[in-house]
Amino acid sequence: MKDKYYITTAIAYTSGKPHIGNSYEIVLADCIARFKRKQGYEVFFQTGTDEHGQKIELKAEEAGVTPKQFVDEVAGEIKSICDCLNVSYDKFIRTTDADHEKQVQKMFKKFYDQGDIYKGSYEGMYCTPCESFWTQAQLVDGKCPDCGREVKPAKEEAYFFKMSKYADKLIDYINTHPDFIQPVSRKNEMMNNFLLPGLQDLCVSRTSFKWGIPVDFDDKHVVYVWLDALSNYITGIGYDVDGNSSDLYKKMWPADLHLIGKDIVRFHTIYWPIFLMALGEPLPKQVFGHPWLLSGDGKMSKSKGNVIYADDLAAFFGVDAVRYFMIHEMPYENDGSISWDLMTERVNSDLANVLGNLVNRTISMSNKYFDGIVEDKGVAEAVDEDLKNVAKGTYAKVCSKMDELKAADSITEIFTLFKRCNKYIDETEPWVLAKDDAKKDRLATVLYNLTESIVIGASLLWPFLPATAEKIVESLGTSIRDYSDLDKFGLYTKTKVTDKPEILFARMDINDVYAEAARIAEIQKAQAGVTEAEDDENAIELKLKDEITYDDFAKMQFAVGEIVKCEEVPKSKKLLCSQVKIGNTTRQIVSGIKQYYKAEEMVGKKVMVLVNLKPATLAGVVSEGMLLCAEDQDGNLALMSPEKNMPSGAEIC
RNA sequence: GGCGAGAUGGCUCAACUGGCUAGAGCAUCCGGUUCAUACCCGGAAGGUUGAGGGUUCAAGUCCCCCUCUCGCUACCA
Repeated sequence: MKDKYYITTAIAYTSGKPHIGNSYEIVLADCIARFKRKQGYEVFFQTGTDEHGQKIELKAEEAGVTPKQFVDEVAGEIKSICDCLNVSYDKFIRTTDADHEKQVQKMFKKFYDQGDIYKGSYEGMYCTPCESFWTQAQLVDGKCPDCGREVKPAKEEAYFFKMSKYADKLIDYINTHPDFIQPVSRKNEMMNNFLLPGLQDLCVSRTSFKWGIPVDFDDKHVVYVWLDALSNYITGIGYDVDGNSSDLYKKMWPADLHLIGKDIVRFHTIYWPIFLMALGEPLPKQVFGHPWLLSGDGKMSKSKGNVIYADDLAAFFGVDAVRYFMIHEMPYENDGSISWDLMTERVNSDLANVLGNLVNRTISMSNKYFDGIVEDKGVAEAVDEDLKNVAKGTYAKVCSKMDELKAADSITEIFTLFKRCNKYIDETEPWVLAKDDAKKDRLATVLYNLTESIVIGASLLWPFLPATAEKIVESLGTSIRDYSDLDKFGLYTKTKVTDKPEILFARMDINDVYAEAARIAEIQKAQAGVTEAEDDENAIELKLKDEITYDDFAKMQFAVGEIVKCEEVPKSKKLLCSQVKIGNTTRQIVSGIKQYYKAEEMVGKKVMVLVNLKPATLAGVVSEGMLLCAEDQDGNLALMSPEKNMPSGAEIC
């Protein structure tokens, strides 16, 4: 009986169209899934969308549609990118699916009933600036263990999951399963930063918005993101809390691989395993936090016009060229980079020159010398042996690389075979053989060996570039070979190849590429212009806090301050310490703005200061107030200055 | 600040527990070839392996220190 293999990707948040960095994961997962299927595994490949949350609720409101209408639209867009990239998922789950929602509610109830989830009812233990709840035991001298400040009553009633209860068990699991977290550097981060210092309880419900799965026994609350989103991996294959799980679930769980981005490793290797422990279900075998594919020329942004979308690239270069690039360029542990130059280089050098030209010249020779009939006449020579050995040995090499999830190395192995084929042509010189009638049979064997090698290579290539692989074998009059036969040579039977070989990958002129990049940049910039005027996916959504009274406001006192001196705070990455003249006094204020302002350029600025804030000590330095800044989505900061020149000490009211 | 990773030819990366003239791809230059998408094949050049010190018969590989980069985390009044 065949082994099963259950692979998942993270589910995409339905707040907007994902760029190429987010499409990498799904393509890598697809390559692995396709490869495993060819190896004979019974594969189940799940992806999907994460559709709840306040952000979506707000966006829908802005768009004047219901949240459901909004996510239907975006989920459709995400699904179409998957389909465009030829992703062979077995299930596309949406967290708004009724069966998912039902099971999440049941999980929540089960956790509550067994005491893993408790209602946050403690007063005076919420640290507002840290946005963290603390238990009595965690407090240090009755204060926030993080910042040492006073903790206050919780503003929002919420349910919490007792993570600490399972922490030891999880630490033990991670230590006894060295392959669980990949790459291993992530394991150290999780251990050192979260598990060993003591795991904090996780907030698993919200009352501040409605667009979520309702807690069925307390309808003020909706289930907060992680419990909802993570459980898709089991609800999608038919898990049932009450023990009536599907056959698919019984067969497929635990997952063999959760493929995720490195930013959410923490949730998949700490919270998710603990939820599973609480359910009494086995833990996934492996979580791989892959690196990012980043734009070569800085951070992608629409206003710069350098956001790269998979479908734009696919429309210009072709789907398989994009898949090839993503897989080839992505290293295992560090971020990879993508640019139009790099993309062009890969297409021309590897796909057009090495692969495309190889197939083309081989088919052309078969047509020219044998009217397209490829047949082994049995005239072997010593020079054939090396080609045959490489062809027969490639499968094993690719297997071992794929087992380590090193898709880039796998595809390189396959191209080593294609390069060997090109060399074989040079070694055997078919055009010379063709001039001598006595060598006709030898020529036939040479072309047979080439064709056979290409069939093997194309079969191996199929998981990565499915459409291209199929085109190749089809043009050779055959089909993708069984993987159990990939270590054999000589299975190709006498066949007629296509009359006219198709150009698999056209060489790209770099100037045409630049023109296309410029065209797309213009479109994006134009869209970004609209974005600012109206509301679009790039618009910042302000999360509204609780309403305050005028009295609340009046408690705060703001004034214009002039920075007379500023220096970096030693031992701190982000802090600048400024001496700020406010009227006839000067006070010291520490601010976390080092990344955006140099100490020298601070001097002389007039800024808005919150003056009656209780002094605090930061990194050992006393701070007596706060410089006010505007902050955008990416964390960029800008100091607030009076729009006309005003004297320092002028009150802002 | 805490923990961790890394710094190798123009570019992207290799080199298991220290061991033969530090490898490969791309780019460059030279040569060969013509079946093919001006392609393919071969060859060459290019590195005092971030700086310095140490251990050893032998170090990119181990130890110390320095510089820089990066990840996670804390802090960001």
